[in-house]
Amino acid sequence: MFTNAGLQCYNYEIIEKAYILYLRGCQPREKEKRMKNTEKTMEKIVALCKNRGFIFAGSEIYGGLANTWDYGPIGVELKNNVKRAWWKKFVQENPYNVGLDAAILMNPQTWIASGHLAGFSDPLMDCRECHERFRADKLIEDWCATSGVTLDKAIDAYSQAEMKQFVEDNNIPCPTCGKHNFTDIRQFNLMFKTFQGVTEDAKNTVYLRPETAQGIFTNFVNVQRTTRRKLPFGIAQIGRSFRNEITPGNFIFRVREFEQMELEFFCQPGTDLEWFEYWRKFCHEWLLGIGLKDENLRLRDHEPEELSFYSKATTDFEFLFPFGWGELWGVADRTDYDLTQHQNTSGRDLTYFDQEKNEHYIPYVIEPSLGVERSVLAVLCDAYDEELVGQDAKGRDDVRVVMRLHPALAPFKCAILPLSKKAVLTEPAIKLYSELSAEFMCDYDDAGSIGKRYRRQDEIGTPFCVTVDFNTVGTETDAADSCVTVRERDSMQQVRIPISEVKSYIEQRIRF
RNA sequence: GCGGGUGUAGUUCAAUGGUAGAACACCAGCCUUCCAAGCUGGAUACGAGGGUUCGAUUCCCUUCACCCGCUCCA
Repeated sequence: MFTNAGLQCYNYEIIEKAYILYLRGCQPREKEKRMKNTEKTMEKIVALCKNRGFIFAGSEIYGGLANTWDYGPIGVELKNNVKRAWWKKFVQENPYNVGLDAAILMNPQTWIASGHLAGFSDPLMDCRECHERFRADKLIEDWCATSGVTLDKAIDAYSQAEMKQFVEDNNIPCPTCGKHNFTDIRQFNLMFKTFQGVTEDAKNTVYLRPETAQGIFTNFVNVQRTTRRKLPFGIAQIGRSFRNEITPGNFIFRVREFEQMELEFFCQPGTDLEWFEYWRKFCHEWLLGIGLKDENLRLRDHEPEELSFYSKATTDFEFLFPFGWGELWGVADRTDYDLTQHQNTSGRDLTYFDQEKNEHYIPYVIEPSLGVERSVLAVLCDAYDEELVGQDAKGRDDVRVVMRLHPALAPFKCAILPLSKKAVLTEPAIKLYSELSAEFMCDYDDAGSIGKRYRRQDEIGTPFCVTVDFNTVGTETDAADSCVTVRERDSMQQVRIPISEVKSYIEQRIRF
């Protein structure tokens, strides 16, 4: 935007920064006007979700609760369909994997072993001058890197007090404003605490799980023994997790209560990188399979310094949301870290006995972990489409909003629309509705013009509309043809087929 | 949590220190026989709490929610 020749003599960086600052300061409305031509915006998608019953703001009648969202009648269908699609691909059809549903509340020892109690909290300090917030450990590391100082021990080994002391002793300046005036370090634990039993004392503190993975690790031996699985095999789970994120946001992208679809895949050490590749490809296939466009997906390998301390390799699948690229899926090589930790903490033997090699060892783990809400959001964003159909008599744009959802994910597979409200049409229409809804989710709508009803169904992504008209039932002059018109969402094409064939016609077209 | 911004029907926008209007959407009726039609009627809003005032949606304070940043993550 700063390619104008007349501006060449200026420092573009400064100009661009100024413009960004200017945009930041803009009111949402003003900003929206500026971005008027953008087809897809979060505002539009959030509004449609609210309007049509996909997703509502949580606890709305009490003024809301930050970043909680409730799934409405069609939102829950979509969400269930996404989960079902994952389960089908990862459990039902996959020869290696089995399912599990572990409890949300776990013995607190679990979180000591996993490192969540100690490591899942960040030592944060604020600059009193410019109000920026920093992680104390990162602040020290960055300062050491630039000033050439080496620490006498790893930064992780520093206590909070030591870190604070180090910052004070070395008069480390704020990276943003250059001044030195920090608050004390405050610990933010990202786990939700609650109490098991009716009294609130420290002895019965339990935590809402911050990830589903640990329920899989603690059941590794149970599942292996009861299913008589040999390596490699995987345990899949869909369940809720809770994290007290400091900054949630972007609609349902980052929330404090969320669902994960996780697979822990156990394999022989040394074969882990092979399997890592395998699951990376597998996950990619699945994302394309549910209809996400490849151009909106990218894979990003973590740099060595970005990797978690337990991980050998991590790849993120990112999706291009209207607000930018965001992580959808993390595929991580967790090595034998988790099982080793649990073995050490619990004192139980968590090794696997390999008959061929005649030896015991702790398997390596590949973990593809996907957020349900994020997948749903990606599906919604990807499917949202606006078509300029024409203009009305007053010259205003006529925009057709279509959710181009994969038919298998669509909340309703079909809508039954009698052409008129007359009983002669509504009676057979209701009969058809009850027949079809025995097989899949159907909607029924007899209010308004047929075109309007098509538009309503387009907005919620219904792939097929079935219209019952006067030819179906016959008139005084024409005999009944016992056929209905099936209108397809994406092509807007219509076919006339016998009522008796509607069910199989639709069933064939709503599979993956 | 910190800094900045914003709160009026479902949505987009008005007006006002003294009964808050419109458009689209929604519901009902009439009319309509395949892609937002038309006519008639209807329901629905000043985020919440407190203060100033004879009287507050409007001014002040608090709170809640949302948006944009910072830190974190699936």
